[in-house]
Amino acid sequence: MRRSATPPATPPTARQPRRGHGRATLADVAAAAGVTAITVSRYLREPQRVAPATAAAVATALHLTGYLPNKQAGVLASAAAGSARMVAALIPSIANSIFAETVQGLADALQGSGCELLLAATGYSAEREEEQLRALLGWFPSALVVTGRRHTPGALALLRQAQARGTPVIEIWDHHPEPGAENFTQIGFDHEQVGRAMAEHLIARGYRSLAYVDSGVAEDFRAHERGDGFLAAAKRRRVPARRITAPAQEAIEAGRQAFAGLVDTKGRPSVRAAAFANDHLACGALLQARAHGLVLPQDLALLGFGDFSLGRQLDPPLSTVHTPRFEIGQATARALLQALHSGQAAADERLPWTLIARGSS
Amino acid sequence: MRRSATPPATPPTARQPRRGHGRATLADVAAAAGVTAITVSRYLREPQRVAPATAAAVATALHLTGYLPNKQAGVLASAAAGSARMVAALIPSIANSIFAETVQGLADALQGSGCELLLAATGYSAEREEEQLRALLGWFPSALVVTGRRHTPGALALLRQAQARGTPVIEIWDHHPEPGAENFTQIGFDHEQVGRAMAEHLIARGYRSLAYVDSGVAEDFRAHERGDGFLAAAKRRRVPARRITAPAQEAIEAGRQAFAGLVDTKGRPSVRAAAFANDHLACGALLQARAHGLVLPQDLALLGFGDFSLGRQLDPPLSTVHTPRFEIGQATARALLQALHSGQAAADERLPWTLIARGSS
DNA sequence: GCCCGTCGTGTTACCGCTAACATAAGGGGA
DNA sequence: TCCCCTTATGTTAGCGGTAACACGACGGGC
Repeated sequence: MRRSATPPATPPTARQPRRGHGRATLADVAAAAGVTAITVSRYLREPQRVAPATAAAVATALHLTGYLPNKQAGVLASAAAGSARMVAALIPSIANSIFAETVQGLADALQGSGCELLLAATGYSAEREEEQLRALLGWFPSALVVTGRRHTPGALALLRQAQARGTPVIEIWDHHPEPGAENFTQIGFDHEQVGRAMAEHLIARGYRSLAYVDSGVAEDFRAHERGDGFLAAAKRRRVPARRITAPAQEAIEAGRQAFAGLVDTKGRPSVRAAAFANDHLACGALLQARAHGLVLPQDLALLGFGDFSLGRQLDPPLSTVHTPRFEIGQATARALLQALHSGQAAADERLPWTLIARGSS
Repeated sequence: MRRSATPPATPPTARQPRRGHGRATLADVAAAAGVTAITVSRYLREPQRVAPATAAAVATALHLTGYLPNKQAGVLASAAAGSARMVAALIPSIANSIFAETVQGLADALQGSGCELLLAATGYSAEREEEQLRALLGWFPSALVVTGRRHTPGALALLRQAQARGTPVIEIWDHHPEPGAENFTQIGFDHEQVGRAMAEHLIARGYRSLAYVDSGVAEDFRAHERGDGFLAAAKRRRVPARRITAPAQEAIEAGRQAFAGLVDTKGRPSVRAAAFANDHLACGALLQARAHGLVLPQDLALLGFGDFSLGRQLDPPLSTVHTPRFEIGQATARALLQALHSGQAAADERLPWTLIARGSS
């Protein structure tokens, strides 16, 4: 091909082409395979729709160029909601083993589905939840997982909007649908009911003076709700019960300190049995009780919540409530994959918990 | 404006316009504010570059429309690497409290920087790491965090490519640069050194016959390296030492079973002291030892690793190695934000650990 | 031989946003 | 008064992919 006599010479207003990320694009693969981009795109999404010979060429080209699809572009191009294949999850704390196991369940069950997990921790703050939610929504996640059913009005509006657009929204760890209102999908259990069961258990064992040691984390609504249930059940049975709140600090130590609230000035138990917002608190109290020479459960019965491995190893082993923490994550993943697939809202799930009576109650 | 006499009437080949997600876009906001999209975009990124009056109008319009930026589009448009403001992290297990705390540190320190966290668990499998890495790279994360320095050749190639394109890559939990090769940034500590210190500690206490109880997870390379260091130090001091491997199951139970490897057929200790790959194993062995009537540390000294809360509560409290697990996450976040900001590679960091001698050694 | 349907591939436009350049309006300094 | 520079905003093109439609080649029924 002969060059033009007057070389076109970059026009005076030649724009600087924007350089990409330096990674192979569909166009690069297409060029290597001698086809156009759309064919490669088709090969990747619906291989049966390209001719075998072409498919082979494309496959070679893909391998040759080391192509990795740009999901940002993919999501942008397919405007349909849910195409992002990314799940955003908001939990109070990652370090809290309870939620860590839930996230593990979620990640495990998501693995292989082509969904990635976008994770953020709120530190038990509703304001931070809203803030993080806003940030996460920028990625157009195909599903939203939030912890609990208490949200700021702003967060609630965002969640409702997302749901209205067809993004599944799942509230985990809680199962407490409000009768009148429209609820999001909830996967978890009823904490008030657990609280009631804890009281019933202690009453059934013959303890006639109770206490609930609540979490020092003011925003741990689920712990408070268990307390509500506990006190309500005690009241119905006409058994005296009171609520005390643990100090806000490292939980085992907080439990040690909370023990002081269960004894009188002479160090004698002022209640016959105590239930705790979590096993860490209960363990702290158990250790402190033993250090004060109390015999458990004769002098004082203790009942934890969560079934952490620690409690099983103490003497006496801690009675507690086993929670489906891993299962919540798994069920959530299943439910939202189902919802994404079917286009229908995910169904509520009430998961079972069990009260495990060990030596301390 | 007068309408044309012959109304254009949608041409015969009128295409169906693709509908968006149903969320307000920059164009919507711009229309509401009486400006164009680019002005709104500028207002959001460089507010001082738009006139005060315009800024006010845009602010109102933003509020009115409830605009949330589409980050996918933003990343796509600004081709520069690192613009994604999304960090991809790969850890062996989220449920393992060690890594959970690291992720918490990472998330905490990332919070407020405008970076989101994309998390995936590999289940200690290098193959799954590569697979997940491939998936995560599709999102063009602005930084990559991986655990440890062992990767499949494929994963290694991907990481190198990413780094070559200017994406910071940080290996966490390990600090063991290979002299010859080019390394990624490492933030962690030297596990062989910890193993040596564990042996030195036991030898200094006068124990002259040692064992290292290795993790039952075959891919827990860091635990194996601590074992290597342990045995090497013992050899140099001419103290007999052997390595045994715990069964692959729930760690406390595995520790209980591993105890059998530390005693002879009559139940008498066959070594004077044992170090463990982690505190869970050590706790299991401690409980089993006590159940067999051994007095610790006189009959048998035990040394854990990780400083889990459980160990502190046992009798005797478990000697262990405290690791900077939260700090690794924090330091990683700091380092990669710095790297993203400065454009230079992140610096290695060797974080301190401490051997805590409690009652069991 | 003609028509129509299917198959395989290409063309065009667009997702929502931003880089680069263009342009209009004002504001001094000579 | 002219010019140039700054400031505020707009225009154009493109990031990398995909939806919708177009089109040519082939094949079979009549």
